[in-house]
Amino acid sequence: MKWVKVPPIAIGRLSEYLRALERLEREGRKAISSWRLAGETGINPAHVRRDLTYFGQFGRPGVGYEVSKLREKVASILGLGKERKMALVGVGNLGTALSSYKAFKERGFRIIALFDNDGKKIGKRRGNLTIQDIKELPRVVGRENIEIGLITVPASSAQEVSDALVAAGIKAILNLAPTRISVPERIIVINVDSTVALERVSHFLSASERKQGSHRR
Amino acid sequence: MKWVKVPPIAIGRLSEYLRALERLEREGRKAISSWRLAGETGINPAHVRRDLTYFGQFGRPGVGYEVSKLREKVASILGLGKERKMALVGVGNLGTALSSYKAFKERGFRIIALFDNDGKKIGKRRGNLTIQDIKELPRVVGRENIEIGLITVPASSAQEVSDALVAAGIKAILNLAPTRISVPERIIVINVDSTVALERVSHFLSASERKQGSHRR
DNA sequence: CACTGTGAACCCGTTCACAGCA
DNA sequence: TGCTGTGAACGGGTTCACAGTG
Repeated sequence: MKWVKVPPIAIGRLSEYLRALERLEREGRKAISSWRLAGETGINPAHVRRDLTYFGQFGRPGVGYEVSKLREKVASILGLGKERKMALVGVGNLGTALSSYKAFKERGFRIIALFDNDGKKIGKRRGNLTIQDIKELPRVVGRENIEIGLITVPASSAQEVSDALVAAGIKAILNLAPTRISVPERIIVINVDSTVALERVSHFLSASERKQGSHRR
Repeated sequence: MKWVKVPPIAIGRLSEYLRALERLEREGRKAISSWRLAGETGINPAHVRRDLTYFGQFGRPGVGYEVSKLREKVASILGLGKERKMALVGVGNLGTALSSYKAFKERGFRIIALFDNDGKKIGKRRGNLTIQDIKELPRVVGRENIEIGLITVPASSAQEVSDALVAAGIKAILNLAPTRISVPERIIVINVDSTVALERVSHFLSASERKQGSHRR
């Protein structure tokens, strides 16, 4: 395998391939061409091939890719081979929603601890977990070897929570608060920001209003 | 103003500038340089200036940008001048979370109708809204002039819901289901996919494991 | 023959560096 | 002088086009 740099955006596309491959496998398909996989995902065929070759050579000229083998390969590139333990901080509506999110469990992402700083919530249960005092975070993260922190607190306390997670020894953060956080270089942070997303929607809406519906595009 | 094409990613950065500007304004700051705004947002100063000039010339050489004027400008580019009506489909945990999401209200995004197809939920209330049968969607969207649809149903029914929203005359969709949807060209779709985000985290985690913590990055 | 893997061209977003202005 | 606005260089991601292969 040659060493070429992988464009970070390619990782997101792998997730799309994975979903398509899972669907195809369920439908009983054995082999698939880059061409067809492109059709499934709306990504250009050359792009599909390029993305896959960043990580090795999985296809056979004249045949295509073996669905189940490729699915496994992609899953492994995405690090889905092993379970990951996660801690969720901020058990509001969003936190509660995520704590029971099926799509996470199916992928091996397990939320094993819930934290909040609201005395009224501490001790209450969500599913089969008990909400703990945020002060317990260092202890629990250490004891349970939790790797990923989910931030679902308001923007105003996101940085503080992030600092606590980092201090507790977490390796990666999925930040769902509508603000950016700063962390040391070694920490992996991915932001999921529905407010920014909605502002994007809003911009394109008003841009299309500005041209008065004259064009189609 | 000259006509240069705006890179779509720039829109997301405008949201970041807006937040920084709101904060600065609260702190009573009057003027700000691209340099300092860059510091606030972690974006390169030349980048900040470039992004802003896509939409006009807002700064004064030797002085910088007037905070409150620029904030207004950016908000207007993001189409935040007027209220937007939204309908939410899928009142599970995530839907419930979003239906009371402060960050949306503050920006003028108003969820004014909730829909579900679960007979047990229909008629129940969330905040001051009553959950309606999804069959009512065309009527309500038409009557209330709803522009944006929020999809918070499971992946398996996202496409169906999307089709219904489009048929009802919605203009844009914020899709929070963990799957892509296909829509006619004229419809604006933005995806917020925490599963893909988590897989990204997972990938970078296992990539950093592979190099055994030998480098610091 | 059908399809992969990839060099090379292309395109677009980013950043530099500086002319020009208050 | 201090900063913006922008031409131009750069760099990285995308796509083309085809040589190579089972």
